[in-house]
Amino acid sequence: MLKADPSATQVVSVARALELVELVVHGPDEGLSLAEIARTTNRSKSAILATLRTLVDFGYVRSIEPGPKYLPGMTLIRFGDLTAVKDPLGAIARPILTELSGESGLTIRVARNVGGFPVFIERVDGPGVVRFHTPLGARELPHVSSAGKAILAELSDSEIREVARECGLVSRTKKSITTVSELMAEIEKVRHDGFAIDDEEDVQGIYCIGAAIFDHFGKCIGAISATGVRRDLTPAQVNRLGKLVMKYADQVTDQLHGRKSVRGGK
Amino acid sequence: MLKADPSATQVVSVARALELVELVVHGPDEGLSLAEIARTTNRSKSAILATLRTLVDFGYVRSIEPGPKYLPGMTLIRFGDLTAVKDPLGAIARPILTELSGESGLTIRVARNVGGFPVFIERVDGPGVVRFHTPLGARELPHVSSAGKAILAELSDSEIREVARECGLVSRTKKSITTVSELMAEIEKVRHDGFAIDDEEDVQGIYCIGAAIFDHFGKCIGAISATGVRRDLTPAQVNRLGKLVMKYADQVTDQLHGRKSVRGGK
DNA sequence: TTTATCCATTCGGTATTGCCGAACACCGTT
DNA sequence: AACGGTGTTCGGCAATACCGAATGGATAAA
Repeated sequence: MLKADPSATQVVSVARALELVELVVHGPDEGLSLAEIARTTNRSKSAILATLRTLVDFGYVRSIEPGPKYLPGMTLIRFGDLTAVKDPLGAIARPILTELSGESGLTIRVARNVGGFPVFIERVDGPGVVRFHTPLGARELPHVSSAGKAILAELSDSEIREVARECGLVSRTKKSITTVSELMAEIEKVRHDGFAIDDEEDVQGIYCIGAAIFDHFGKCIGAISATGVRRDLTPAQVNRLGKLVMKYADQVTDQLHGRKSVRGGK
Repeated sequence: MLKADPSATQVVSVARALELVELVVHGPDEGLSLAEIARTTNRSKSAILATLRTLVDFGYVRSIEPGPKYLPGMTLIRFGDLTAVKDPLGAIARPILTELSGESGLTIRVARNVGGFPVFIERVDGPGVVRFHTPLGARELPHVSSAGKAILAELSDSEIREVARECGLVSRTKKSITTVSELMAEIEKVRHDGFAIDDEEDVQGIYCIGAAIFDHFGKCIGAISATGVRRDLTPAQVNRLGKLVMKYADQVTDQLHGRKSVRGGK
């Protein structure tokens, strides 16, 4: 299945430039100076300066005087937004996420199924004061996220084992699932309930509830998930919220002219 | 003020790579093929392939089989989100935008003041069914947007003329302001009211209402704007909405420990 | 004041490397 | 079977990205 060596970067200078972007994006809020960047990358200041100038030209990086210090640029916001808007799943899901967020008061996200891993592409924050990091665009761990479990539940058991092997079932909190047998039991529960739960398995104090989304082939193309703080949650609400999230996930599936899969269960 | 020639790109191969990203981002939803990209850029397929491989490695572009076709990648979403989240203005504004969106039912955005031009960095969609393009990260026209007018109103008259000269006061609809004298009269009204209106001046059928945000120096660092469809708007609502948007803008200013400027009016 | 140390920036020279074009394999259609 | 259209590989040349030294400025220490 794997075609060629995946990490065979071809254009070295472009790769180095993109590493700079990564550095700046993850850098401190005040920005990075040229010397700092040159030092951490072990490259000459002149080379870094030339690359930064190009990145600034294209808006990937912006420089602020005096200093100058370098910060992430507006083009990143622009292209990120364009990418999310162009995605048909995101376009369909957005108003539905807004509605679910309003009804539940929680932060709602929609993830795309990328090889069994959830990648969140869109988010609608709830009206609450509490905020937490719910990043977009990153490949999340499938076994400690509700969206991940919802997606896994639609795979065959052998595929689940493959994904589990790939991510290593690393532990994130005391409650994280770390063995295949535990995972299989959990998935069986998800298949029965129709929705998945992450009960502080990724981040302490945070829970998520997720449900799968399907295309017109009945293939699971992603999931919706709702995120909240654990202390606000009573056991009675779990089932209510689960049904609610499932209802809205089904709405997305409908809008995509999709249909829920009759699970093969190979 | 302008330091050096702005469009002096330094690293050609990086620039070419970023042009590729731009091409893919603005490309069709089904994606672009290698041959198509090579044709439209007048470059060899081999060079394009090498660059695309690098971009795919870093997630700026993703390739889907069969074809393969090339589409915008998840890293764009990830970095765009990170950039917006890191921005202190965006971080402060987000929950307030959510609240205002809930109270008004409109789409709310917050823009940063970039040299007199508004650049929107964050958006919260309203619960309505109607959707429209409210892009993020792009430098918008100041004279046909409410956020732009709200920002302009905090500049000196000579600075406004400078910005007007820079953007050329291009017309977008029949109602667009196209002369400096019209603009000055409009700005004077904004200064009196405390909020700005875009009444179908940018897009037919769409109106916006905006109000400025200040830092602790009293400098205008951006603006909030609410967007809706014109037909839903009664004249009585304009004033009510204006006051509402202004109230929430002031909340953002407060959270930033800012204070409204005593306008110099040079 | 002088000295020192950091910084960003400019500029040539060198060798790294990105690019082209030809050739290939692989479909579909004609 | 021959064609036009893909995506892909590879070798060789020239473009060019890189480094390092040198400059000027800014700030801090002596």
